[in-house]
Amino acid sequence: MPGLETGFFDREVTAVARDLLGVLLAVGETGGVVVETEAYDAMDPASHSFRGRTARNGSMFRGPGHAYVYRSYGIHWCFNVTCRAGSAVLIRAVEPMEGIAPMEARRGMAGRTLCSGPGRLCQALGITGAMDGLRLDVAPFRMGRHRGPAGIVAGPRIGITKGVETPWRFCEAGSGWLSRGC
DNA sequence: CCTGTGATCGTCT
DNA sequence: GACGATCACAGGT
Repeated sequence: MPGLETGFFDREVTAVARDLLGVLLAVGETGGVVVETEAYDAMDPASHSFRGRTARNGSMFRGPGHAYVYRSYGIHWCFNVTCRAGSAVLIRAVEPMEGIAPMEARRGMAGRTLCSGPGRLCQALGITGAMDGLRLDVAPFRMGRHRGPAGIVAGPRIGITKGVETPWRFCEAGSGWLSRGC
C-alpha cells in the first residue's frame, strides 16, 4: 500500500474531503476504507476554527497532514485530518478492512455499525486524544489509496446548528457502511 | 424502520 | 453556566 503523495493534504479542504473517499485509514493493526467525510474551514461558522485558535483546536493550525482529535459530548472521540491552516476533514465512517476481530472486541459489537460514525470508528480503531496533533505519515497511522475514484454523493453535514446549508458532507455512492444515508 | 431521550464533561462565554 | 461535528437503547409503527 503506497502512502499518500506529498502535498495531498495541502489543498482546498473540500477537494481533500472528496479525495479521501476510497483511502485506507489504518491505526496499528486495525483499519478501514474511508466512505464518509465532512469538510470544515476557518470561514465556516460550524467549524471549531471559526473563532480562531484555542486550546482545543490548536492541531487545526499545525499544518497539513496532522491528526486533530477532540472529545465530543464528553464521551466520544472524533478524528479529523488537517489541511491548510484552520481547515480539517472529519472522518465520519470507514468500511472495516484490517483487524476486524480486535475492532469488534473494542466496540463490543459487530456488523454494520462497527465503524459507521465518527465516535464509533475512533473506538474501533483505538483513536484517543493522546493522538491529537500527531503526523499522519508516521506510525501508528497508515494512509494510502485503496480504491477509487469512487462515485461521490454530497449533502449537508450532520449534527451541526450553524452552516447547516453548506453541502460539505461527502459519501461513497452505494456504500453500506455510512453513518446514515446521504 | 423510525423517533425520543439520557449519558457525561471539556471548552468557551 | 450552556452547549455540543455522538451513541445506544427503548418503545412504537
